[in-house]
Amino acid sequence: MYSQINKNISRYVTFKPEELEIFNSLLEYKSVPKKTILLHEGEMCNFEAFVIKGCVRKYYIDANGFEVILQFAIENAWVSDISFSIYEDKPSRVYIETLEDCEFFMFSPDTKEELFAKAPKFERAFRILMQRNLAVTQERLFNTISKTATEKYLEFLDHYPTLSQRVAQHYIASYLGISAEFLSKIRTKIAKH
Amino acid sequence: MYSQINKNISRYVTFKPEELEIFNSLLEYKSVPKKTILLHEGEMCNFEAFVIKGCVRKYYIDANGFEVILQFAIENAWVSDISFSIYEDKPSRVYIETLEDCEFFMFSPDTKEELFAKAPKFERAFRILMQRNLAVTQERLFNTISKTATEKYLEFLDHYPTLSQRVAQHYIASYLGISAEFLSKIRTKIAKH
DNA sequence: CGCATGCATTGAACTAGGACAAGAAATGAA
DNA sequence: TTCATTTCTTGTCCTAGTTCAATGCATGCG
Repeated sequence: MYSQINKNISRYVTFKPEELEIFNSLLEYKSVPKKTILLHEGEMCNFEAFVIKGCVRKYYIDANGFEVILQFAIENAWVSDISFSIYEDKPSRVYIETLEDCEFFMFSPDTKEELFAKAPKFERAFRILMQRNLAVTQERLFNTISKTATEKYLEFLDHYPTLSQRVAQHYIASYLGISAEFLSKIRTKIAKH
Repeated sequence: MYSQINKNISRYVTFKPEELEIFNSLLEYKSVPKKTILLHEGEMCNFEAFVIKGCVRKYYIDANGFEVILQFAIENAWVSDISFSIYEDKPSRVYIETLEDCEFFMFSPDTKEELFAKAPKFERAFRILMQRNLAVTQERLFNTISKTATEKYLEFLDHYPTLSQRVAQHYIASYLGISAEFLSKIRTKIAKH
């Protein structure tokens, strides 16, 4: 049950069994059906979720009413609106929604503080997770500015090979920042290479 | 001398005077003339720099040979290629260059570890800095995807009012992800509102 | 089973922004 | 002060991607 998340959190920091026990005792398991919105715009995001199973999307709605997907999170990924809500005390501008039936381990800011108090080494692990998150976001910014839609799509396929089977095309278009119609045109052009 | 950086690091975590003394003793002061490249693509970024005075830009060169500016850092900002280089052990894809004569406090990864060992509370402060950095990058991604060039420019002026006086227009265009010519056209259109 | 709603595809007309070129203005070095 | 280099502006043409249909295709659901 805990092996996935323990492996994940131990990726850059090595923990003793008793530290992992403390960690595991603070996690809250949650099973959530598909199409459930875990976080609405305007709410405070009071969780960080580790995806044990399933797929979620994090998105916002722009000034013209368009959904823009910021992140897909599948097995072994973390999802939260940590950057805006927690510590900043600002309501979130994003939605987090399950796309499939999901299982999570959840963490509230309070239990996270409790964890840091009981086992300070986790502060470091979460800093490194944050850093990786930043690297991914920066990479995405890089791609968004510098690549054509076709390049972005090919890179997406390369980077998330399973996701294109699991989620609807128009979600992928939204993630890539292009219209669903244009993605369709790109796909037909690629198909007849 | 240290008041600026101490104020900055104390923004979200409160430190005792002796902790700040340890911190300050580990900082390396550096004065650098304008147009100096502090980090080249392909190098390991082995510093985090706090800008005491001056202005730097962080940029990469895309597949078509275009410079794209990721960040301007002015007084009281941190700059580094922390996300890619440090901990990931990958050579950097970015350049960091001074645009004005600059003064910095520098930090190597090793002295940072030393700091965390001597005063663990800094681990927390740096995690929160990282988090804010992530928030800014996410906001920038948000804007890049969802806003028109004019909107991005107006928001830039609003957000960095002094910067448009300090740096060349074509750098701002590069930061906004648009051509210098198009920025010029936007400016004339705005001028005759 | 049939129906409705959402999803993907295709085409035609449109637009934001880019590429290129050439001149004007500003900056800076000797 | 002069000359050179960089920066900014303006115009023309061009293209990647959008918008708005219309149509066929899957689905899930009573």
